[in-house]
Amino acid sequence: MSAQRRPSAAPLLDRASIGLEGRVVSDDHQSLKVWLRLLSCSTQVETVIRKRLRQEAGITLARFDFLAQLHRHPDGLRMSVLSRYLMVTGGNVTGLADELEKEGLVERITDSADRRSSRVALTKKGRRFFERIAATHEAWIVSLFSAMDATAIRQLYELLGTLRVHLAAQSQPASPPPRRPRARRAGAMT
Amino acid sequence: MSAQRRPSAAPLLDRASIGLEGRVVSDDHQSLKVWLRLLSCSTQVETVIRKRLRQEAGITLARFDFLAQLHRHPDGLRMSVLSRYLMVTGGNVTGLADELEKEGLVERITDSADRRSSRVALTKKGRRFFERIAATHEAWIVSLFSAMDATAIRQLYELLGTLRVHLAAQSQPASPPPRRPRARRAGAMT
DNA sequence: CCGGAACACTTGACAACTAAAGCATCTCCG
DNA sequence: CGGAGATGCTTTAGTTGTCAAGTGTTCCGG
Repeated sequence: MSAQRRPSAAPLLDRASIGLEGRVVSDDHQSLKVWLRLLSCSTQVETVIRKRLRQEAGITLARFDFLAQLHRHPDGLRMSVLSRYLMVTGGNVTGLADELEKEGLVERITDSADRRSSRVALTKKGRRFFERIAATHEAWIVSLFSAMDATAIRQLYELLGTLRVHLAAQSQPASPPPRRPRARRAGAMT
Repeated sequence: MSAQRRPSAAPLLDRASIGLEGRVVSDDHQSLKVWLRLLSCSTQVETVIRKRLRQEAGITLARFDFLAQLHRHPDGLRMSVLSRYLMVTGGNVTGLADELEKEGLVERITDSADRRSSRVALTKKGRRFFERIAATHEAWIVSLFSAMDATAIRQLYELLGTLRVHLAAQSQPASPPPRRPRARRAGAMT
């Protein structure tokens, strides 16, 4: 969670929108406000889903997401890819995988070609378990978004699409070094 | 974080949008997809902001949010209100307050009228500290949302507004018991 | 004015996440 | 080949969060 306004001395883009009109501060803080609202919606949905998953299915959100990703990749996923999909760090994925493996819902399959890596895949038990919950989960989501009609949802979808692409681009490491020239990353798969 | 599709036996609202057209499955999974995208955007922004706050200001996101809320309420806030604003549980707020108090950024002010409760407020040091960071923080947000023009931002803002109201309504405990008739809540301020 | 319910906060146990360091393995260039 | 560097995953420490139970206050009907 995050967020705040308080310009105090709002540094840049104060007049971002003067292309349209002469008004200077009209668009002020709009980005901040939309971010706060975005965050609020996201948090609220997450909280509801987390609570229901726990109560009705006895599973945590993190594990559900983990299983969900594996379910749409029946051949299994490498840990690093999984961590990217789930948008969490590698260490976290390791822990989740350990637990779910212990419970028999997933299995690690070692890759004979590269002994560093392994794929994780759903077991039969894991697949049954997930499928039992997934439909209910979708119904919850549909209900939570029922305030918006199909048009509004599509609009929202498009707007977020624009945003997401831009965000992804911004998070990139400037430019992928054309031919491994230097590279200053030290650590792991984060 | 959450999300998934996998209908498997998608239960309800399959034909939610047939009012418009005869197509049955056209709107299928739209809610789920928009939720995934919403979550993705939110997570990405959060991740970026968290990282920058740590690197450039040496502060965590949770603490920044805590200070931010206090900053726009200079007279201080009660813990319960703060926990609602930050959308976290009371226990969490207690912990954060403890730490920030230890660092001298906030102070607890005991209410002589009601000795159960106390207000938390920024100290002078806390205010200076926060104000030093806030402007930079807003610039980050503006930059992250710079893919969208003023119109798009306003649209997004409105759409999320609709959603948020609906979500808040759904999370309500059905109806506040008219005159304390039973009440089955046990615990604290969660 | 007394006892129970509601309230405000704290505590404790634990889940989930991050960041940074630590293996082991692989790859590639000299 | 041989070794430096990249990769893939694990480990460790610490923060943030939840939930549930616990403590002390206040409120209110009898």
